[in-house]
Amino acid sequence: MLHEYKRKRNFANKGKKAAFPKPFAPMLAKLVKTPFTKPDWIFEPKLDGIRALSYIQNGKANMLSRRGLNLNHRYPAINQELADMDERLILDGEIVALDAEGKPSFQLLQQHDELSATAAKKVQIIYYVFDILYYKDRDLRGLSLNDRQNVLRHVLSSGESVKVVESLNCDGKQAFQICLDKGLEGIVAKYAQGIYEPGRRSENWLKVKVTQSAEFIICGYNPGTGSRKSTFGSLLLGYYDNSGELIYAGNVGTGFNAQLLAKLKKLMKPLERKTSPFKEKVPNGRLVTWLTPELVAEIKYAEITQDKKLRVPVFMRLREDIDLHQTGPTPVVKAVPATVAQSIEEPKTDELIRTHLLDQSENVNLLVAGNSIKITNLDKILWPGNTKTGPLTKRDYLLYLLDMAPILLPHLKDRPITLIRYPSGLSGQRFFQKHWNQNRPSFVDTVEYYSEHNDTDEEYLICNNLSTLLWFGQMSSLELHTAHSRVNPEPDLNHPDFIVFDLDPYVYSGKEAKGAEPELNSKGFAKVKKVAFWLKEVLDQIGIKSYLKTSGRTGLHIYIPIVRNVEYERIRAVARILGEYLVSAHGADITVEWAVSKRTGKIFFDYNMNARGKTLACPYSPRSTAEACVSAPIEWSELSDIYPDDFTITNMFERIAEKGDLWSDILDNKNDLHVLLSSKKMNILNLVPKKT
DNA sequence: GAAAGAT
DNA sequence: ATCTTTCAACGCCGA
DNA sequence: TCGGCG
Ligand SMILES: [Mn+2]
Ligand SMILES: [Mn+2]
Repeated sequence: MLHEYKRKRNFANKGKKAAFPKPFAPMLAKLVKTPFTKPDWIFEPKLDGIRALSYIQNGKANMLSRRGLNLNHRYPAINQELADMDERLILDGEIVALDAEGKPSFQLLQQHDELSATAAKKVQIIYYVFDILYYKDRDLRGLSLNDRQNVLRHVLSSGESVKVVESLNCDGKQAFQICLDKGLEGIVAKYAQGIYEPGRRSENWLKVKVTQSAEFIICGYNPGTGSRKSTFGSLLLGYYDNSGELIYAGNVGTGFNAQLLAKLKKLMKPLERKTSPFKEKVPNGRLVTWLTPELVAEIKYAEITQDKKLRVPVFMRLREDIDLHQTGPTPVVKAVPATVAQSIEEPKTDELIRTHLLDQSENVNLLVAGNSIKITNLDKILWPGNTKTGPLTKRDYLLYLLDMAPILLPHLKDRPITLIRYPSGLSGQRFFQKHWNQNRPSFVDTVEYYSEHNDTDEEYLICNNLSTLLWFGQMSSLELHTAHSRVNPEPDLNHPDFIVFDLDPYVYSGKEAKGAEPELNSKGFAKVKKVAFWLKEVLDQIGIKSYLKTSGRTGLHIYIPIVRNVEYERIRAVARILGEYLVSAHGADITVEWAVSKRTGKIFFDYNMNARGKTLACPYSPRSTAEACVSAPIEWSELSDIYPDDFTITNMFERIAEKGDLWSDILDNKNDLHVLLSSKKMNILNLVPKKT
């Protein structure tokens, strides 16, 4: 709908008085990797359709695509509405088809183009206008975007098929998050003071895409098999580089439905030829049916590989509005403009993540520190919980991780990690995971070291940031087990930060299936408390400060922080001597026996976890118990009064809010084992009877 | 749960 | 597009 | 060296 623009003083006479311009190319946006926030920038949703400039005068409208294709007849309703404005105008916008949910869908737009006039009426096609470049007798291209948008909003209001794009009224990161959630292609950031630069890919317009896509030329196809035997298996893609040479960009074999396969086959038939259009030799070119390079397709892809091929390409659609020489991968601007570096606030991004996790949708894309993390099945039940908590879902778990991250991450930092994954929840299959040899998200740190097991170097996962932590949560890693040594700082992974004691009750409840591990029971836990106090007694005598936590399952973990000047083997030997000493004093209640059958009724004093590559549930890790108990740091003075299921993912955060992290200073209170071993204080251990 | 393969 | 399949640790103990 | 073990 058109309005008379009355506030002449400010804007209407601001543009340059000029004759109605000849058609020009639209201003284009450069691609950047990460969303940003910066004053003086405006953020709009990136709409996925056909870009169109509309030239309106004398009661007629001319809609032209990027390539200059006339779109008037394809979109008659829009054309009519523009013509009815009966004003001299040039508008810039995107023609979009909306699906049932009101989401732009280029697939729908494409289908619409092929439908009969009557059938086409059922699809909602909208022209979203985001810029005005000429009004009455003025050329507005020299005005700032701010001024142009002021004119646009006064002149146009949204009608039936022509609507004005609303800027996203928030910062760039929020805008990007909103687009992720709504399934939009991305955002366009526009500098408010920038002029309109026809035909230029300007720094003043920056697009941030969820995934990248670009146009490529179909240059041949490989034969298909099975259901694809009658059409084709994959398409060979190419593009023209700056010197005009046709470059091979790899093959695309997914993204087609039966209808599209048939249509492409038909379109390709008349273009078939004997010779390759490429100058370069294409690998496995024997079976290829070559084509004269004429068909342009939009291809979505993850990235461009070193050898300039598309990685994970997916066919999106044919693009007849793109010129053959406008093809090829979209160059990515290395960084956002320098001024953006002074970006103001990094405000409450945690709060933003929280709101998205609390959103009722089952799947979301979280934006965490500039990383997009795909989260699925938020309502999947991971732990059955109890009558008080109800079932605990992935949503609950991710919220726990988000809340606990400031406390949890320092305990994970630089430590190789073992994930215990339960993709189908606690009752499903379980497996351990230390590596991720597929394509790893860029935010995940790893360390490479020699694995005796595989007799080669392997890459091990490390959790050094919130993105990684939430990614682990997404993958239903119900337990997080960390190594006792760190990658950083010096010296290395062979020198642990702790001597660890893993106390496991082998006191059976009687309800276990035969051969099963003992379940949590009060007798067993009472006994493990007793043993822990005996151990503390010895450590106190030597003058060693120790840290205590529940394992979260049935036992207790006791850690002695040490200066990193002793290797695992020595540590293990010391731990063993302590264990054997305790057995000599309390043989009825403590055992170091390896055979399970010999442990019955006793506490297994497991010194053997002191080894590189061995991991234990980290502080605050949930465990595979019905109620999602967590490994909870406790004060020695609390031990008499607690039980493992006092601490779960539903209440740990409250406890932290009250007591803080009882283990936060564990790395600041180290014992020097060298000094201790040479002091008389260790004499107590000489009481250990020598084994024969 | 993710990626690759089959139809 | 949808379904199916495969894969996802490791070091020490003691016989 | 290999199955048991956590
Ligand atoms: Mn244990
Ligand atoms: Mn154990």
